[in-house]
Amino acid sequence: MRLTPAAVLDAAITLLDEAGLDAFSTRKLATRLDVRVGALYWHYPSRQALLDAVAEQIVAEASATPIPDGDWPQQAAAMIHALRNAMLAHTDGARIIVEMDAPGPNALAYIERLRGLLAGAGMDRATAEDAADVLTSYLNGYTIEEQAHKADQQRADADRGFAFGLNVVFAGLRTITES
Amino acid sequence: MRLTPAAVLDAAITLLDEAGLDAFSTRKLATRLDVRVGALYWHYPSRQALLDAVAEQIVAEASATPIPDGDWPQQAAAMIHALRNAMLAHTDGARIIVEMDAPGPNALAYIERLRGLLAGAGMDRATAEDAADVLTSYLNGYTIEEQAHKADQQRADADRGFAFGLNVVFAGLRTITES
DNA sequence: ACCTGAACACCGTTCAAGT
DNA sequence: ACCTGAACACCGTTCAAGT
Repeated sequence: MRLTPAAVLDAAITLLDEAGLDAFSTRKLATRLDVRVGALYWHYPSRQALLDAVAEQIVAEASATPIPDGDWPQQAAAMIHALRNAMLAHTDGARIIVEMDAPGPNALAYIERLRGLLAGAGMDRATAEDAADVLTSYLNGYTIEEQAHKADQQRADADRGFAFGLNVVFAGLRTITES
Repeated sequence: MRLTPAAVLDAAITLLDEAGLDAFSTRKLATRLDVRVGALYWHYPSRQALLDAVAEQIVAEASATPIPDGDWPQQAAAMIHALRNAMLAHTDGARIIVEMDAPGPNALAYIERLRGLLAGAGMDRATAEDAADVLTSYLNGYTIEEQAHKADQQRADADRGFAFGLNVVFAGLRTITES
């Protein structure tokens, strides 16, 4: 079978899910695809470009989750939870997102949508950008930590702790929009 | 000169600051110390153990910053800013902290102190732990992102954005203690 | 006790040459 | 256009042997 960028990406995600980011290598990936390492470089310019494509895929999964009707904190929370779930669906998903080199169209659309939601709540453009950063920074920081020490705690505990913190952040953001 | 754990650690921090985490290798470190690679393994069991020691050192720098008198949000903010400054003082400092394998005594003392501060604000033990997680998750997420895309924005912009978010988190935490 | 020498089992990336 | 073969310049870690 002929190699395609999509086939390489699919195999990369499978390998990543099984082995984790640190054990992910272009050589292991080539072996799985029954191809020599160099062949990968025809389809992707580097290991990091491949990982960036994986990050885009993860954001795509998050963006596929519909955002229900509701007020802006509910909708923003739904967006954050959707991205969190997509990250958790993949080994080291949070690190793959954060260590992304250049954000692709999916990542840009996601962040723009989140900013738009916050601007709709009455924040000016600059404040909406800062507020979106608070939400994604908290999401990334919490989830990287969680995935780094996976065996330590149950998923339910982590979900509760994350939801607590997200509520704290929204409570803080409300004090801004209500002033 | 005889090699000591402290000398290895010092050289590791210097190399890390100059080259960054991804370019940090035990072999480059050995070359700098004018020693064969294997010699390092007499003093540290692995590359990661060495990085953990660096993380401990960074936390030590943070803990050396005195916490001024004030109410609990001021004191907690001082602790967070101290750790942030220590991270920013080293290339990829945030990643080194977050990718730490096992927290050492400095890291444990730092987190315990932060939790104590929050418990002193009237939170029960479990809530204080969750609240400390919100603060450190936000700090880690924001600072990893900032250090990953260093050239993109000025330090002053990043500081302002970080302070904005930290205020948001504290505003959220206050709504809890005041209920 | 501490370090060297040398190996083992890997890496990412490049590129002429083949098809 | 796409892939192989083969190399280049690296990695982390181990361990017998030296001092």
